[in-house]
Order: sequence, then structure tokens, then C-alpha cells
Amino acid sequence: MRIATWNVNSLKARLPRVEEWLGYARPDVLCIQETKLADAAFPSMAFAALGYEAAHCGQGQWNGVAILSRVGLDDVVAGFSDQDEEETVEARLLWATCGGVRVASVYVPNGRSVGSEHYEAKLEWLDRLRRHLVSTCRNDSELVVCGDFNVAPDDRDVWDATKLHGGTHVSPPERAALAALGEWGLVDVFRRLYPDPGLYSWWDYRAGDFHQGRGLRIDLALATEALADRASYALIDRFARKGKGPSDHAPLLCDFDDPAVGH
DNA sequence: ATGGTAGCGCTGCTA
Repeated sequence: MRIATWNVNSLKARLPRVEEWLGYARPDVLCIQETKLADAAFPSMAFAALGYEAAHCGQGQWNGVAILSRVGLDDVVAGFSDQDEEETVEARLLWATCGGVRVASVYVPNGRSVGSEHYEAKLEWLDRLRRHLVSTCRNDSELVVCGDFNVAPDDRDVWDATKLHGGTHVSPPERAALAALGEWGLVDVFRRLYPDPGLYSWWDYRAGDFHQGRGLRIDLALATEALADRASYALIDRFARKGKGPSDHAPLLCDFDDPAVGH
């Protein structure tokens, strides 16, 4: 099974490129972030035409997460387990079960600047995700949390650790919040397969960062051991970051072998 | 060069 994740930076602006990518990458599941659409504007029919069911959690203008699947889409749940009906929560978390795997599409808050209230909210969001996993999921089940984490797990994941020091995405508290998900039982699938530095998934649009190789690896697929054990291949598709009108993120895809058949 | 681009939506915010 091929599971992918892509921050598309507006699905309205990116739909032709997403359709094109689905046509050649053919993931079984695609987690999308930053649709920037209201639910009513989500292009379900375009995806249905390509063989995908879809679930969307949107708010329009900002955020918005979706899951596309051609291997079933069941038990769709938006948001955190501890949300009450009164609480207005940003559209950053969506769950579904696809082909026997519990899948989450997440868009972690950016944090803006270290020490700001937005940064504190980012740390709290990551801890709330951890608490959600602890209270509602089993770490021995087949589960994968995919998305834009807005955190580069370690210095291999950034183009220049010295220049980025003191900023968001690399601060020790952010990395600790990510590591706490690992302690619960999630494995960085891409990193397990490829230990090399310099493999990025996001490049700022400005100053020619993509062409200068100034990127970060912040788009991750974090799988439980039961699923990560079957990971056979992963790719950050840099081709999808090239050409006219790309997202600032490249898609990440991960291939999982079918479970061994008992006898 | 404390710069730069893209998207949303219409002025400035978010990333």
C-alpha cells in the first residue's frame, strides 16, 4: 500500500497539479494539508473521477486537511478526542481508516517565532496530539500520522543548522514534542529508510531557496512499529516542486508491503 | 539585501 502526504498550499490553486500527481504517483491514500477551502468548496467530484473517496475538514481561507483513499475510507473523525462542541478548533486534524490502517492527516501550527503565543500554541497542539494518541489509539495497531509537522526532526533535516538556530522548526522544545510521539511508538518512516542528510520536503518560495537547495524536511509519515516494519520504500517527490505554479512543499510517499499471510 | 514569493481577498495577514 502506498500512503502519501502533501501540503498543497491551497487546493483551489493546486488542483490541476494534484490531479496530475495522483495520475502518475497513484497513491492508495493521500493526506492533504492547507486546502484553504470550506467543506462546501472541496472538489470531491474531481477526486471521485480519479477513483478516490475523500474526506475533508476545512474552514476556508486557512488550514484545512483532507484524506483521499482508493482502498476504503471509514470511521472519519475530525479534530481531537478532548474537544467539546463549544470549542472552535482550527481545521488541522482528520482521521480515517483506509485499507485496514488508521490514518491521520495533520497540519501542525507554524509557531511563527520562538517564544510567541503562537509558538506556545504549537507546542500545546503537539502535546494534545500525543494525548489523543495515548487515550484513543493503540501503539501496537497499524497507524500512521502523516502531514506537515512544521518541525525538522534533527539537523540532517535542515540546509544550515547554524543559520536556522534560534528560529522555529528546529528549537529543542519543538523537537522534544516530536520525540515524545516517537516515545509513544511512532517511527519516522522516511528517516528509517534513508539516513542521509540534505533530503528536504519544503523550500521557501522566496530568494530561489528551492534552486539553491535551502530546504527543510518537515513533512513526515510517523507510523507505529507494526506498520513501519513493512515500509519498503519512501520518496520525497522533488519533481512535484518544480515547474509552473508548484506548492512550496513536495509530496512524500511511502510504500508498505502487504502483511505476511499466516498459514 | 533584516531582502525575497505565493495565496487569500482586497488590506494586510499568513506562511
